[in-house]
Amino acid sequence: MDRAISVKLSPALKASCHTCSLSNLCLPLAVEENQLDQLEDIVEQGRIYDRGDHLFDQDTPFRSCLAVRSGAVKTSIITENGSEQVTGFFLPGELVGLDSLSGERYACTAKALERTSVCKFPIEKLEELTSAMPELQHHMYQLMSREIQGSHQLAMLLSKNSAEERIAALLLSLSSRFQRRRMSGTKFNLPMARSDIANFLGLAVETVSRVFTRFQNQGIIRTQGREVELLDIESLRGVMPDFDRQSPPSPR
Amino acid sequence: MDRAISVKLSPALKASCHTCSLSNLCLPLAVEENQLDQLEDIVEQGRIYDRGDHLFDQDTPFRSCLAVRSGAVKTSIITENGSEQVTGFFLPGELVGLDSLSGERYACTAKALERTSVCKFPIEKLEELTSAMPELQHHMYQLMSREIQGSHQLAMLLSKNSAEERIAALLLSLSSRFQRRRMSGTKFNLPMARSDIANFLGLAVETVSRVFTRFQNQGIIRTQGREVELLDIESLRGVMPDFDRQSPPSPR
DNA sequence: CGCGGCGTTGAGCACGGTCAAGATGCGTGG
DNA sequence: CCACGCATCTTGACCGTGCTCAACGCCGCG
Repeated sequence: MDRAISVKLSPALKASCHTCSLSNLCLPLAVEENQLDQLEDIVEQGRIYDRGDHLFDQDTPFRSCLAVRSGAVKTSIITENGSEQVTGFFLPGELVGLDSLSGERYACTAKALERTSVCKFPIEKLEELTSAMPELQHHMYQLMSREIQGSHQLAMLLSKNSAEERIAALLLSLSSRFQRRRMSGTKFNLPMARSDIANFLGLAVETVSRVFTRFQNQGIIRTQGREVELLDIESLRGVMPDFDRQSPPSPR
Repeated sequence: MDRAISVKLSPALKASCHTCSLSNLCLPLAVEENQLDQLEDIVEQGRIYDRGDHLFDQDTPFRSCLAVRSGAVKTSIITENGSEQVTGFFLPGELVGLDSLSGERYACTAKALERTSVCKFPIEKLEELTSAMPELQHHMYQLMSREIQGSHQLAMLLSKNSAEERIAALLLSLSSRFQRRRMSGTKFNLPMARSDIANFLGLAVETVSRVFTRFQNQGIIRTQGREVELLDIESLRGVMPDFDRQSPPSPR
């Protein structure tokens, strides 16, 4: 089923970490050049997802962690009563699914926010490989640990900071993550809808909207739909009393 | 320095997982009987901490993960401007420090809420061992993944639920965790102060107090200082629209 | 052209934070 | 033993941020 779409897009199913431009962000980061083949051996090239497609669904059997190659992904958990909580946004090079390693089934649903391609790391093979390669195991621990930290930071944001501060923090986080990907850190397109931002930050959509226009009136940012330009990053930092000045190369 | 206090308490510095009553909750859970020696070999018996003592401090060199043997621990992160965010409470058998695996330094401060004893797992040795024992590695992935999930649940609680719902959720979580430890799930002592609860749940102390008395007036719980009795667990669940009916054997 | 998704703006209200004071409990020392 | 002081917890009164509800603008698409 994976091949259905990707036939003409990727004649070879095997991924090539060697030539991948994300190798300094993704798992290969932890692997020596001469061992990269072993990693490539277990990677499966995923298909292309259109905006709105599900990469996987909560409570379905957990098979693989996914690395975003291009595009953007949001993850969310859905409760019995149907309410949704967005738990993260993922950009190219970031690993999705680390929260599902504890069970047989995915702990969340992952949805493509725009046209997105991924690499798949089947979990059994990945565990085998990390057993054999201590550096890779170490890296996995690091990634998961950072995810915990990020989640704690989010909890702090939600419990301690105002609407303005939360949004400033998100903009700064996106900014630095885009920058690390050699894209502009001051002008970019938000991959997610206002409602996703609101949900993620524990706010109402209307509040997000209001804060955006307030920032715009203050000359801190300029927005036009999903296009954002950060005009005054220092002010934005000023809005956020405590935000890791240089957050580590972390996912979320 | 470890020995200073524990001399007469633990003549042997080496821990004995074989006889530990927590072996079905703690790391030994994942280890075959005949391999338990290898785990014991790397465990260090920690000292006894009094209420208020720090087990470790944020930004100090990261050495070990700690398993709580007895007592209770809270972890919190402190920002530059001095504000604190409690990130978790840990009961016997739970592993503290998983959020620090990504760096050279502890990502949070761990403080004993009451008289507490711990086992220490030096991180280098632990990583070596998990490389050699796939089941243990798997278990570590599980623990970390559950910590991520728990943190997401917390984020959801903070962003979507009212004060009453948050407190109900905490009480239910403590209840089930005490129960799993063969203690009463309906009558127990809160190891933490109201201010810790408030901080953890993103509320003001006054609000926590008010909700406690409101619950008491409704006959749902009975409290007297830190002593709590859950009189009507079903109502408590009713307060919480969506709370994992049976949450997995998870930390925090 | 009309419809639906998405974003913005406005008006009113409520939950929970803040400030302030009092109650309770506990450890320390006289 | 009580007296004192400090920390913790409770209760009350007030107020502000952000949620709710409602309407409207905008844009893409059938």
